[in-house]
Amino acid sequence: MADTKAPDSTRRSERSRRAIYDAALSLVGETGYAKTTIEGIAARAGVGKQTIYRWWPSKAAVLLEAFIDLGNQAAEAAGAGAEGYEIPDTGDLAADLKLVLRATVDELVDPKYEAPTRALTAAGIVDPELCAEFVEKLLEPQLQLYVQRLRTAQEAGDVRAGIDPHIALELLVGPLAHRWLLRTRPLTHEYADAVVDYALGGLAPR
Amino acid sequence: MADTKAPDSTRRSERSRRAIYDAALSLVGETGYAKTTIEGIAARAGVGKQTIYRWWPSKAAVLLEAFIDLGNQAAEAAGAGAEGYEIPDTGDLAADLKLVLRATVDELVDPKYEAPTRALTAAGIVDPELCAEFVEKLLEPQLQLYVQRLRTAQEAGDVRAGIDPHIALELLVGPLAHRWLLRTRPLTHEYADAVVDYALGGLAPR
Amino acid sequence: MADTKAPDSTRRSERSRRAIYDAALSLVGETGYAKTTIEGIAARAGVGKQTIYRWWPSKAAVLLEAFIDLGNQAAEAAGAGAEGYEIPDTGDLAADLKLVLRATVDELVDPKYEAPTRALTAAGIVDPELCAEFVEKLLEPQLQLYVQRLRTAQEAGDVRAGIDPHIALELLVGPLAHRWLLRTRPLTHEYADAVVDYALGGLAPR
Amino acid sequence: MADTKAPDSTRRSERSRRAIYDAALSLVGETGYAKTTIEGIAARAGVGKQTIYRWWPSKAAVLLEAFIDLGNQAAEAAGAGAEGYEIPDTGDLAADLKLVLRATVDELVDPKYEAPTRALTAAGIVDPELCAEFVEKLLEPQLQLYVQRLRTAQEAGDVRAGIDPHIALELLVGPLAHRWLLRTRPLTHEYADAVVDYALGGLAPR
DNA sequence: AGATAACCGAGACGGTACGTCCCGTCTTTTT
DNA sequence: AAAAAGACGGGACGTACCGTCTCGGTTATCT
Repeated sequence: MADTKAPDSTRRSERSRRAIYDAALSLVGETGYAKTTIEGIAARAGVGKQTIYRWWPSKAAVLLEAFIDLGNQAAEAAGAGAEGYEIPDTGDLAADLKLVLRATVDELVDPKYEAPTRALTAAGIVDPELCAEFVEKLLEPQLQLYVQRLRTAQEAGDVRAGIDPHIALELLVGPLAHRWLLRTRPLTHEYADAVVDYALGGLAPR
Repeated sequence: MADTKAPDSTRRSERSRRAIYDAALSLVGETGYAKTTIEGIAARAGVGKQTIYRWWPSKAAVLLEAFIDLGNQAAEAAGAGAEGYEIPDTGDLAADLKLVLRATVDELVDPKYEAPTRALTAAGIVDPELCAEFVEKLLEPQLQLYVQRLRTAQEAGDVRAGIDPHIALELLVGPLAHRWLLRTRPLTHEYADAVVDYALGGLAPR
Repeated sequence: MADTKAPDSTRRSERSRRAIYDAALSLVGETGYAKTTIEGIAARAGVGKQTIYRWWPSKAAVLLEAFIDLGNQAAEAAGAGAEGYEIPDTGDLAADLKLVLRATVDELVDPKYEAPTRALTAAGIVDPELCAEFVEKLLEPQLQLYVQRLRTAQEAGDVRAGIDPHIALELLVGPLAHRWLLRTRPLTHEYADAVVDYALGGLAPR
Repeated sequence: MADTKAPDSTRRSERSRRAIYDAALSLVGETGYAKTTIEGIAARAGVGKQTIYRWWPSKAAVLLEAFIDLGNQAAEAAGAGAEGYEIPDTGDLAADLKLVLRATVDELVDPKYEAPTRALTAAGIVDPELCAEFVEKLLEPQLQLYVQRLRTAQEAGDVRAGIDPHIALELLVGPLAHRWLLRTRPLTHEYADAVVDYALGGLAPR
C-alpha cells in the first residue's frame, strides 16, 4: 500500500519490458545519458510513455534495471548458469587481486559499459534512493567477493589478523574508482598492479 | 577569435556576477542540482537570462565558478590571505595525514558543502570537459599538497623510496571518496584513521 | 451485419445500463460535458470501460440515451403512464401556446436539465449523425405536438389556412431557442408570452 | 491585475498571430473542430505551443479571434472601408428583410463559413464566457442592424408602435438559427421568405 | 558635451521534453 | 458470452525550461 495505485504486475507485458531495456541501453550508448529522454526510449521501444511511467519512477531507475538485466544476461551466458562468481584463490593473494582489478579496469574502459556506468554512478551520487538500489543490486555483491577472498587470506596468514576486510577492500577499489570517475590519470593494468602492491605492502618502509 | 562575439569583460557587472553566484549556490542547496534551472538562477539573482548565457556555457559551469569563489572566500577569511596552504609536517606522518583526512571528512559531511560538491562531481563524471576544469581548479591543487608531504616523508625515510606519490595519495583519498560518493558505509574520523594506518602499514603481515 | 461483432442484447446487464445512465448524468451535471470522460463514467458506474464501448459508439450517444431515459422516467412519473402528451386545447390558442412555452422556459432554466441539454445540443450542432438521432428521438416528438395543435387551430379558423404548421411552429420555438442557446437576453415567461402574441398577430399593423 | 503574469502585448509578434489565425481556420476547415488541436495549430503555424497559450485561454478563443479577424478582413475588402454596414431601406420592409435573410442563409450554407461557425456556436452554448464574447463581438453588431431597420419601419408605420424590436428580430432570426443548428429541415431562400411573411403578417387571420 | 557603443533587465519567441489524462483496443479472470 | 478490471500503444494536454532574439534603459568610454 505504498502507492495509491499499484499496477498489477502479473499482467505486465514482458515484451515491452525487454524492448524498453534495449532502447534505453542503446540510446544511452549512442547519445549519452543527458540527451536520452523517456519519450525517446518509448518511441524506440515502440511503447506508450505511460508504460514506462507505470513501472518506473525515473529515467535513472529504468537504466538501472536495464543495466542489471544486462549483467544478468551476461552472467547467464558466460557462467555455467551459476549466479555466484568468485575471486580465484591460487594461494598467491597479490596475483589473484591483480587479476581481478585488471579485469575491472578492462570493464571500466570498455565503451559498451562506460557510458551507462558513468550515468548511473552520477545519478546515484545525487539521488540517495537510487544510490541505495545501485549499491545493493550491483555493487555490494561485487564487494562481497573481496570480503570473502580477504577472509580466506587472513586464515592463510597472508593478511594481518586485525584488518577489517571492508576497509581493506576499499584500499583496493577506491583508488581505481577515483581515477576512473575523475579522470585524473590514465587507468591501466600497471596502475592496478601498483595499487595491489602498495596496499598489501604499505607505504612505510619495512 | 574563438567566438563570433566575445563580450568585453572589462564592462562586466561585478554586482550581477556575485548575485548569480549566490543565487546558484542557494538554489542548489535548497532544491538540488537537477531542479536548479538557469531561469531560476536568473530570476533569483534579479538578472536577465542573457547575462548568464553571455558569461557561462552551462549551468554546471556557473556552479563550478560559484563554488570556486566560495572556496576562495573561505580561504581568504580563514587563512592569513595566503592562497597556498599546506599539510602540516610535525615529523609524524601518520598523525599529519590523519589530521588532514579528518578535516576532509568533516567538509564532505558538512551540509553546506555536500550538495554542491555532489552536484559538481556528478556533473563532472558525465561531462569530461567540466571534469577537467573541476580537477584543475579544485582537486589538483589539493592533491598537490599530498604529493609534497609525501615527498618530504620519502626524504625523511618515512615512505619507501620507490613509491610514486601520485599513486600513494590515491590510496589515502580514494577510499574516502568511494565511501562518500556511494554511501556504502558511514564516513567517520575512525575510518579516516584506519585508512591512514592500513595504507602506511600495508595489509600483509610484516 | 453492420458490425463485425454484434453483441447479444438479450444478455445485456440492465443493472450496468442504469448505473451508466446515472453516472453519465451526474458527471455532466457536476463537471460539465467536456470534462466528463468515458473512463470517468465507467469508474463511477462501477463498470468496465468495454461495457460502455460495447453498447454505445460515443460519449454523446451515452448521454443522449441517458437523457431520453430521464425524460421517459419523468413522463412515467408525472403523466398517467401514457407516452403521448398533448398541447391543451381550451379554444384559446394564444393561452394554450403561452402555457406550453412557459413550461418550456421553466424546463430550459431548470439547472437539472440545463447542463445536459446544452451539452447534447452543442454536440449535435457539430455532429450531424448525433443531431439526427437527437432530433428524431427527442425534438421531433415535441414539435409534432405543435403541428397538431396548429392544425386544429386552422380548422377552428384561428390560424390562416395557407400557413405551414412546420414553419409556424419555428416562429414560436425558434426565438426561445435562440435566446437560451446564445444567452442574448433573459429567458422569462413574459418573453414567452410576447413571442406568442407577436407570432400570432404579426409585426405589421392591421 | 487580473492575471498573475500578464504578457507584454507591445512585444507581441504580429507575424505569429496571423500565422496562428490562418492555421486555425484552415485546420478547422479541413479536419473539423474536434480534431483540431492546439498542437496541430502550433505546428502548422510554425510557432511554439507556448505562444498560443500565452495569448489565448483556449482553442475556442483562438478560433473566435481568427473568425473575427476573417470577418474584419472580408469587411475591409468588400466594404469601402466603412466598418458599419446596414440593412437596405427601400421603403418595402418585407423585401428588405428577405434580402438580408437570404444572404444569411447563403452564408450559413457556405462551406467556408459553416464549419467554424458551428464550432464556435457549439463552444459558446456550453461555455458562457466564450459565448458572451462571441455575442458581443460577432452577433450583437449584426442584430443591431435589425433593431435599426425595425425602428425606421416603426416610424414609417410599417411596424406596430408597441413592438419591441429586440423581440421582433428574434422572430426573424430565431427560426433560421433553429433550422440551421438542428438541421430539422432544409434551409432555403423560400424558407427565409416565408419566415418574413409569417412574422410580419402574423399567423392569425386578419 | 554629445555620440556611441556595450552591458544589462526583461521577456517573447520556436522548440523539446516533461508527466498526466484519456482514447479505443485487447486480454485475463469471474460470474 | 457478457462483465469488471486494467495494461497497452498512442496522442494531446498544459507546463517548465531551453537557448536565441529583440527591446528600451542605463553606464562608460571615445571622440
